[in-house]
Amino acid sequence: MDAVPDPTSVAALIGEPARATILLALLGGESLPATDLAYRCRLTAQTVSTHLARLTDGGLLAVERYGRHKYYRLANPQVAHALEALNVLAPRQPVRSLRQSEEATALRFARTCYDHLAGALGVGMAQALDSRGYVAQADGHFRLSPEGAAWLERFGIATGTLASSRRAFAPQCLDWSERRPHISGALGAAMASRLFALGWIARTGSSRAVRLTPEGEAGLLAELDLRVPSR
Amino acid sequence: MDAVPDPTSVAALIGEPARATILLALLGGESLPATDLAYRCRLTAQTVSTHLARLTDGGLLAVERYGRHKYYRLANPQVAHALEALNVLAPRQPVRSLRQSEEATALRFARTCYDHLAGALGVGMAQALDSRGYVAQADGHFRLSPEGAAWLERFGIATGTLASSRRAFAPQCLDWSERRPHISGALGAAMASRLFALGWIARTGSSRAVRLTPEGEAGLLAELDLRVPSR
DNA sequence: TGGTTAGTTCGTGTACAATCGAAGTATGGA
DNA sequence: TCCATACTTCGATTGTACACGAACTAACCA
Repeated sequence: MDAVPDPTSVAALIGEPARATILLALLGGESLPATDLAYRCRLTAQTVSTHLARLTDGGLLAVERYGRHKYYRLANPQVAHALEALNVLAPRQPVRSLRQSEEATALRFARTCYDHLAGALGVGMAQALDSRGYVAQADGHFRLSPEGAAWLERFGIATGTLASSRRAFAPQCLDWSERRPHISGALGAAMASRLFALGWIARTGSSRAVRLTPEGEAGLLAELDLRVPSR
Repeated sequence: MDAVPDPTSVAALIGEPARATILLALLGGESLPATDLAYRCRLTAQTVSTHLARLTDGGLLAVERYGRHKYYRLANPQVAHALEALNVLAPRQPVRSLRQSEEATALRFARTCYDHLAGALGVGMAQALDSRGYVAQADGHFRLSPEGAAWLERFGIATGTLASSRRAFAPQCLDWSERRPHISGALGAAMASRLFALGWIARTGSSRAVRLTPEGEAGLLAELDLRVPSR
C-alpha cells in the first residue's frame, strides 16, 4: 500500500536550469552520452555527473552503458508527459531573435515527443487516421479498427507485434502547441520510426524539430489525404 | 509569436515544500485565505505571503479579495493537470502510519480534483456514462449525446448553460490513482456540485477526499447501474 | 606498459532563496 | 476614535545546493 504521492521532489528535480536543459535535450527521445549533455549545459563534467545521478535516482532518467560511455534517456513516457504539462503552464515569452523564432516555428510544425511525433504533423496524422475510421478515441487511448490495422500492415507496420509488447498500445498525448492529442505509445513510436525509415520525415540538426521531406508530403497526401498546414 | 516554452520556472515554483503544500491544499478546488494556508505550511504569515505572491505572479494561483481577506485558488485546470502529471512520477513511498494509509485509501476511492470528481468514483461515473452512450470520447474530450443531455437535464444539470460558458465543456483528466480519465471542465464541475447538492457525496473533514453517502450509493446504482469498487 | 578519454567522488567556496522579526498599510468592528 | 485582524514590505540571518578544482576508477588503444 502506497501513501499519497507528493510532487515536490520531482518538481524540484525539474526546476533547476541545468537539469531542465538535460531533460529538454532528451525530450526528443534520443539517448545522449554524459559528455554531450555537459556540453549542452555549458557546465563541467563533474557537475553534470551529479545532476545525472540525481535525475536517475529520482526515476526521471534511464541509463545504459556502452563501454566507457553512458547513454541517458528519459525513463518512460510519463516523464515526457509531465514536461509537456509543465510547458502548457510556462509563461509565454516573446521571441528574442530570428533564430529563436525559426526554432519555435519548426517545433510547432513537427517534432519528436519522446519517441513519437508531435506538433501539427503529429496531431494531423492522428486526425486523418480518425476521420478515415482507422482509429477511434476512447478512454484516453486510440483504438485501432480492422481497417486501420490493414492499412498499417500495408504501410509497413506489424501491428501484431506491437499489440503484444508490454508497452501501452496507443495512448493520447496532449500537445503543448496544438492543444489536441497525438498518438503516443507503441503505435506512435512505430509510426514515427517507419516515417523516418521511409525518408518521409528527417531530423533537423541538433534540435528535436523534424522536417517533412517532399516525398513525405506527397506520401501523406496520397495515403491519408493529409495536407499539414505549414503555418 | 511566442518562443519555445521552458518548464524550468514553473517546476521551480512547484518544487519548494511550502509552495507545494499550498498547491496541494488547493488541488481539491477550494479557495482558501492566506492565513489558513500559512497554518497548513506551519510558517509565518510573512513567509507564506511572499510564496503566494510568487505563485500568483507565476500564473499558478488566482486570488480574490473579500474585505481584508484574500482567497487563493488554482488559476486554471491546467495547473491541476500538471500537478497530477507530476504525481504520476512521484516516488511511491510506503505508508508510515495507519492515519496515512486511511487517507490514501480514501483519496483513491474518491476525491475532488480542482472542482470535479476523481478517483475510482470519478472514473467509474465517466465509464458508466460512456457505456450507456451518454458521452463519447474523442480528441481528449468527452462529447455529450442527445440521450446524455436529456439524462443530465433530468438529473438537474442545465447543459445549455454549461455549453455556452467560456470554459472547456468536458476535457478528459488523467487520474494518478486509476490511470484512466475522468470528466473535468464545466461538465465535471457541474456534476460534482450537483452530487454535493443532492447529498450523494460529502466532504470529509480537512482532506480533499470525498465519501459516498448511502443515498449516493443507492442513487448511482439506480440511475447509472454503477457500483463503485470500494476496494 | 603507458597514455588518453569517459565518468565519478570529495572537499571547498559561493551565491541565492527561504525564513522571520519589525514595522508598515488596509479593513472591520466596538 | 481606538484597537484588532489580515496581509505586506523591508532588512538581516541562515542554510543549502550548486559549481568546480583536484584526484580518483574504469575502459579503450597503441
